[in-house]
Amino acid sequence: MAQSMNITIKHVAKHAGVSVATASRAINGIGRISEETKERILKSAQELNYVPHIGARSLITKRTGLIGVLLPDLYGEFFSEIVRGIDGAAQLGGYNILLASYHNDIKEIKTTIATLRGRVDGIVAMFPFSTNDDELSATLNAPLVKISNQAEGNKIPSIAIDNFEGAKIATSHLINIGCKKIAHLSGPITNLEAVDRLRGYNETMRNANLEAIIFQGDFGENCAFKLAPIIAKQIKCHEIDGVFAGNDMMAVGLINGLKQVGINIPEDVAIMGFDNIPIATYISPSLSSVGVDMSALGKRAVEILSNLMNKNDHYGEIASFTPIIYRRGTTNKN
Amino acid sequence: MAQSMNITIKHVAKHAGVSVATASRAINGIGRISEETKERILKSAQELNYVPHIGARSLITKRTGLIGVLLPDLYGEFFSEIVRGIDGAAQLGGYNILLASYHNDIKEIKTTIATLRGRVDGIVAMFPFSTNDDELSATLNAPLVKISNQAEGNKIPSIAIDNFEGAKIATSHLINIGCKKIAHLSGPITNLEAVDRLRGYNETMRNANLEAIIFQGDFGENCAFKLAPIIAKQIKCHEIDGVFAGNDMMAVGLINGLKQVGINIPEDVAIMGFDNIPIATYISPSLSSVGVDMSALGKRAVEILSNLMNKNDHYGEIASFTPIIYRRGTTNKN
DNA sequence: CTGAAAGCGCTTACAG
DNA sequence: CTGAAAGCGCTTACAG
Repeated sequence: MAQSMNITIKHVAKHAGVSVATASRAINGIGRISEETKERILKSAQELNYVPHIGARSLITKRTGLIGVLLPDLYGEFFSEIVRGIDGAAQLGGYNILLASYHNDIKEIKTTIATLRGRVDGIVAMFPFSTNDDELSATLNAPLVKISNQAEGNKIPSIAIDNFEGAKIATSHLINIGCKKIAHLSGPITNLEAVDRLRGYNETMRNANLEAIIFQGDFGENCAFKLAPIIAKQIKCHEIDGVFAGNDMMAVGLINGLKQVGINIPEDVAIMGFDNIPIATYISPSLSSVGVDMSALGKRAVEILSNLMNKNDHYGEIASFTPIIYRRGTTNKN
Repeated sequence: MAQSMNITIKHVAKHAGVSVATASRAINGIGRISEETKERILKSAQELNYVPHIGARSLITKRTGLIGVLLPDLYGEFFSEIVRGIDGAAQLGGYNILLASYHNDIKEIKTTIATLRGRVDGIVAMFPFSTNDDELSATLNAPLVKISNQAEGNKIPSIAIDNFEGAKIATSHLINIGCKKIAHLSGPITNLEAVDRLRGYNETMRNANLEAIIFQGDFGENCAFKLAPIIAKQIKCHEIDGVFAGNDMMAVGLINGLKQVGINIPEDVAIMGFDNIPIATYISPSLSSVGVDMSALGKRAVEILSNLMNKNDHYGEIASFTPIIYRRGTTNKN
């Protein structure tokens, strides 16, 4: 310890026998400066263990070098993948990441944003529900890229998972392997993603002249587990031969529940999930799912943000990621 | 957009008809100030959408309000749990989190630390290998708490998983359920955690007068999967009736490998993992494991760091977290 | 190629 | 309770 928190550029300049201005030029590698003075200054800086005061610097440069990342929660694989993608891209651009979460509590959003204000050059924020873009823009003082799925009416550059398309892919897959009576276990209706997935399911079923069978879930493993006996009964009556679960967690709960009451998967019923979480490959039978590369999505968000911060004016741009299908045991019917 | 990045405290002061000093006092809620002036100033600030310049502020206060979090990687559940714990505790203390990873590349550590220097008030860093504490202290200019398992010779406050104790718990559990021939699938010998777990296994076996059987692994799922046929052969010859895998990923690979060659778990062999990753509950049979609450660990790290930053001098303190056992299907012998 | 000086936006003794 | 002024550590025109 006993660190040299108080070594300033002045000390370095004096130690190297130059002016502060010259020291600054050497340290930043900017402007004309003779190679030998530069080296002498850099050596002094190192000897004194000089650490630039980022705050003072940002006062002049008007940059913080930080990208804010605002997430609903810091829980689980999903989040860590996004952060990993954001971090990779940010690092390339010379940025560090300021991480903040509003703990799934809409009321916390405002205060959390407040802690970011003035600290960052730009923000990547994820809102899995409808937001008031005008208000957001007014509150924020930095360029913002949303990770959302509010496709229409976006006034803020957004990057979204195409849940509608993903649901169509998932449902179509069940149809393609021969299912005729496909149920959907939907997420909460307040969740935009859940709604889009439901829409994709409905449209695909309608186009195939199949009847929709919908169970209301909440994206939780538990709710699906509890619904399993009811669904099992219909499977036994041949009223259901396939289930598209609105997310993998519910699919997992459903699988465990169905197994308990003697349903064979995929022989009696085929199952598709959504999100492609890691558990999908470990559960038995392994779970077929659709999902996007969240790391790539995070990376793309930073790229759009970079354009924004450099005033390349991508205002209102919407990038969309279509999920990819992963076929596994739960739909392996032949 | 067209944000008011240029509204300063001067504008607020003028708008409210007071001096800059008074405006500052109102905004920070510090010092004597009449309630009505204060309210007028706050209203002006809001009207103008004033955002304090954090850099300028830190120039005076000598604080950044940021805690740096340096991790080996941003990949997976393990990491996200630590971050979640750190975030929760940091938020309570009024801190934000600056996240950085060195991508499992020891060579990157220096440059990553460099990006943190001067930006943060303190750092929580995780190094799953031996570090030179003197050098670390010299390089860094902020209080540091390590998440490590280098129990001895720590000059830096550290918080560690007690891998030795955890391994003893895991091995003892196998003994307690009746296993006599317990093999250990170890992690890489360059990894301190792997070594401690191996030591815990060895000591427990010795104390029980049982012979140690060690397979060298690398903490990867694949290596365990490949070793499965060899281990299976010994299981069939009754030379092995229990396996303590050095981590859950290897346990998972082993389980899958053993199932393929017709070994019944836990009837033919009982299996313990280490880490208690989420997959443990989803694999079939579910995996018994030992693990610590990483979120709690992250929280504790911030608490120690807070003491350090407030000069409460906990220099050299070492906190240790003993893993808890989770009994599941792979050791459910009766 | 180098230096003296202004100024970024803020807080904090110091006076009153 | 309020204000004038100094100063935090840095960068950047402006001169030379």
